[in-house]
Amino acid sequence: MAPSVGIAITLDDSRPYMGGLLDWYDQNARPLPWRIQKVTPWESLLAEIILQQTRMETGLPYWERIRAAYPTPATLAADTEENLLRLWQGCGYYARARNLYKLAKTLDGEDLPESYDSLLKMPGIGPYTAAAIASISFGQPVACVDGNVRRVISRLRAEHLSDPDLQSEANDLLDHNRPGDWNQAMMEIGSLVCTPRNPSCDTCPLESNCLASKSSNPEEWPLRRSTKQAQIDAVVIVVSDSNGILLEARKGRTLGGLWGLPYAEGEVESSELLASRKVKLIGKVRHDFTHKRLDIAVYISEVTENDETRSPESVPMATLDRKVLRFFRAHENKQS
DNA sequence: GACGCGTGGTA
DNA sequence: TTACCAAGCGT
Repeated sequence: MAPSVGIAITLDDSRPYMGGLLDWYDQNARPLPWRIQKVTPWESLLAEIILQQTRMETGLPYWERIRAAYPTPATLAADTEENLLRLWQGCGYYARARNLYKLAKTLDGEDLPESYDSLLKMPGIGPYTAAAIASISFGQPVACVDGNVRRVISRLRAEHLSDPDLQSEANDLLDHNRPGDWNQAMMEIGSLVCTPRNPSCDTCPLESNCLASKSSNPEEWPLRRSTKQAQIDAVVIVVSDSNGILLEARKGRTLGGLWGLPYAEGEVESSELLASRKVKLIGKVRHDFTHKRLDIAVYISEVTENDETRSPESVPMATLDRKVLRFFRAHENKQS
């Protein structure tokens, strides 16, 4: 039947048929805060960065706190990196916070840029985040490729695609009328239906044109990255008095910008640290990072004249250090 | 392109 | 317990 006179119907035949995904999204999108209320591009950026490699349930409270503390990039630029890290502590991947702070300083009072290319140049914003902000906040036709989209497209095609090929496929699929919603829909279907394990192919709106769903094992795609976790022996020293704990400012990539207990790993450095004062072993704590397993020998030592102790509540610390301190406190309580 | 970077949940 | 994984980025 011909369309009614005066109504223009646009069908983009160059785009592969992905019927029903936006309908599915309109029906099934989770009521996330930024879908219920209007948020600024800055608040949206905070969410994108916090949610990088971080679960929704973990990230949401951080987002609420950080957007409340820093409603604009200028408010963050006017504060210190350490105060941002205080709000970020426990969330992991602290380079995200350090880069976010750099970004706020770089903006120097200006608004976020709106184009993918300009966003991509900012500290801490890579291809995914640039596409997410450009499309969701500014309505630009750029496709997001995150872990979900990678999985969805790999399974649709039943292929192990390179990053450039994935981006290109995602661009071809993009709905140009609702690019932001389309990107969120692709991620949402990956998160809720096309899950890493036990995907719900029987309820998936894309099932009819998904090659993986017709195979014996849809989980075969995408290729997994091999994760070898090294085992590392480390040592920490707890020096405690009525004022608090002896803490040092961590430098470098690992936990940089946070405070922590005197720490060393590896044979040479560990023995150097232990030789620097009179110590007593009180036990061991295990802590896992993605790429290494730390077996941490916990030592205690008496306060000396030069030690400046402080309250561990007053400074940003990683979960690793808080875990060791909990162990120390439990040990103290057992003694008394 | 591969690797380093946190943390917590799940099978 | 182990292995895998989650809205990636920088080097």
